[in-house]
Amino acid sequence: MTVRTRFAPSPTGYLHVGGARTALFNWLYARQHGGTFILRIEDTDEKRNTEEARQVIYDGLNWLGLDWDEGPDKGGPFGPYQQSERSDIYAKHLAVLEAGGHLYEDNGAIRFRSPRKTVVVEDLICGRIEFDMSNPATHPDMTIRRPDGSWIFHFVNVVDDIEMKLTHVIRGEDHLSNTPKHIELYNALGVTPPKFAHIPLILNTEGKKLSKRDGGSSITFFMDGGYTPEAVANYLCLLGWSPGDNRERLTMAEILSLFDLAKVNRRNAIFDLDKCFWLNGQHILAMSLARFAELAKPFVDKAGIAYGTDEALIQALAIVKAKVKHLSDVPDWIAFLFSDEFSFDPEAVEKSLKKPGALGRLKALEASLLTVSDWTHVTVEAALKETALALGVKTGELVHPARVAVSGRSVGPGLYEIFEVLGKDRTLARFERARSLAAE
RNA sequence: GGCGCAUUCGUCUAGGGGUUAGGACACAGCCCUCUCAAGGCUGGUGCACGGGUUCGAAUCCCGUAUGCGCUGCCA
Repeated sequence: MTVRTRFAPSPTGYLHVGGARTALFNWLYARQHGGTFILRIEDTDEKRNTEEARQVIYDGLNWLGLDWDEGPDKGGPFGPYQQSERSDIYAKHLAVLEAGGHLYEDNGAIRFRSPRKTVVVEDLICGRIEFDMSNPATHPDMTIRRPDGSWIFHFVNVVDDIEMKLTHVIRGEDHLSNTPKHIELYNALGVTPPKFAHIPLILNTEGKKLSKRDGGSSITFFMDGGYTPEAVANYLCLLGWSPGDNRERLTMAEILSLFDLAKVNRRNAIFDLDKCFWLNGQHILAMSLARFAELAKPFVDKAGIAYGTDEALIQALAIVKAKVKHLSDVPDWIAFLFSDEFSFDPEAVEKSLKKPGALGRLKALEASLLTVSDWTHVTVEAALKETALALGVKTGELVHPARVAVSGRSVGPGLYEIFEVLGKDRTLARFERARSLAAE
C-alpha cells in the first residue's frame, strides 16, 4: 500500500512553526516512502476561508521546499481539498452512522454515541496507549454537527482521512487525547484506522504552547527576517529528532536519508531562536554563492540598492557571504560598495582616523596603492604589507584607518576584498576624501 | 477535578543496567587574525524528588512533584 500523508491546516492567515514542522514530518515521511503528500484546508469555520489565508499557507510551504501532490490548488483524485466544499461527502458518512444507530440529537446538534469501551491507540512515536472511554462524565459523547448544519472537526477530519485514503496521520501531540474518539468513529464507519504518529509540541520560551502572540511563531517571521529555508527546515527537524551522530547542520537531502519517524522523541521542545540563528549562519556559510545570491537578492532589491548588474551584485555578495547571519542584513553590509554616500561612524573615525599619525600612514598607503597596476585583493594586500614594513608599523595601523576611509566603519568584509570590489579609482578617491577626517 | 503524555546542562539533544554522562546553541577565557565573523582550544553549569528491583540505576518498576495537552456545538 502506498503511503499517503497529509498536512491539514486551518486557514488562519498565518503558518505556525509547529504546523510547519508537522507538514515537514509528513512530507518527509511521504517522500521517504515514495508516497503521496496531500494538502487539505480545514475551513469548516467559514470566516477563515479566504484566498489570502490559503495563500499564506502555500507560500510558507513552498518557501520551506515542501511540495504537495494533491491539494486545493493542485486537484487530485479525492478532492475537493477544502472542507468547506465537502459537505455532501460528510452528509453521506453521517447517513452511514445514522443507519448504524450511532447518532442521536441533542438540542438540535448531532452527537455520536460512544461505544464506551477501552480504546487502544498504537502510536508510532508514543507506543501503545489505552484509553478507558467507559465513563460518560469524563469522556462525553462528541458533537459532530451543529444545529446550523455546520460540521465539527473530529468528524470531518476522520471522514476526509478515510476518503483521501490516508495511511499515516502524523500530527501534533495535542491530538493524542482526541485519537480514541477518532478511532471510535473509524470503527463505527467500518474502516480500519490509519497509523498514528503524534509528535511533540513546540513551546515558547515560557514553556507554553507557542501561540500567535509569540515572536517567531509564524513562518512569515523567518521569511521576512532573513532566515534561509534550509536553516529553518533544518532547525525544525532538530526539534524532537536527532540524526544521532552529533551533527547539527544538515541539508534537506541528508535529512531525507536520515530522518526516522520512529526516532522522534516524546518531549515538547522550547523553540530556541538563538540556535536557529546560528544554524542560519552555518547554512549561509555552506551554501553556494549562486544560492546565496538567489536568497539575498530580494532583500537587496527591496532596500533599493543600485548595484547595476547582477555580476556586480554577486561580486559584492561574495565578500560578505561568510560574515552575514541574516539575509536581511545584506543590504547594510554591501551598500557602501555601490554608493559613496555612506555615513562615517563617529566612533570608528575617532578610533582610527583621528589616531595620531593616521594621515601620514594613509598618504603612504595611497602612494603605494597608486603604483599597483594589476588591482586584485592579492596585489593590494602585498602593497599594504610592504608599506607597513617600510613604515615600521603593524598592518593594523594601516588597515584600520583605510577601512574607515573606504567604508566609514570599523567592521565589514575583508579590506583587500573591499579594495578589489571598489576598484582602484574609487578606492583612491575615497582615500583622498578621508584625508580631511584624518589626524596628522 | 478526570484522563493522557513528558521530565538528562539555561535551551535543543545523545545515551535505554557498569560511561570521567557525549555533542550543539548561549555564556566566559585563550589562540588565530586587518575588523567582524568563521575556525581551534579551554571552562562552568545537568540525569526533578522519594522508594524499590539489582552486586550495580540517569537507564527498569512504583509513587510524588512539576510541566504540557485533552476534557468545546474551536481546529
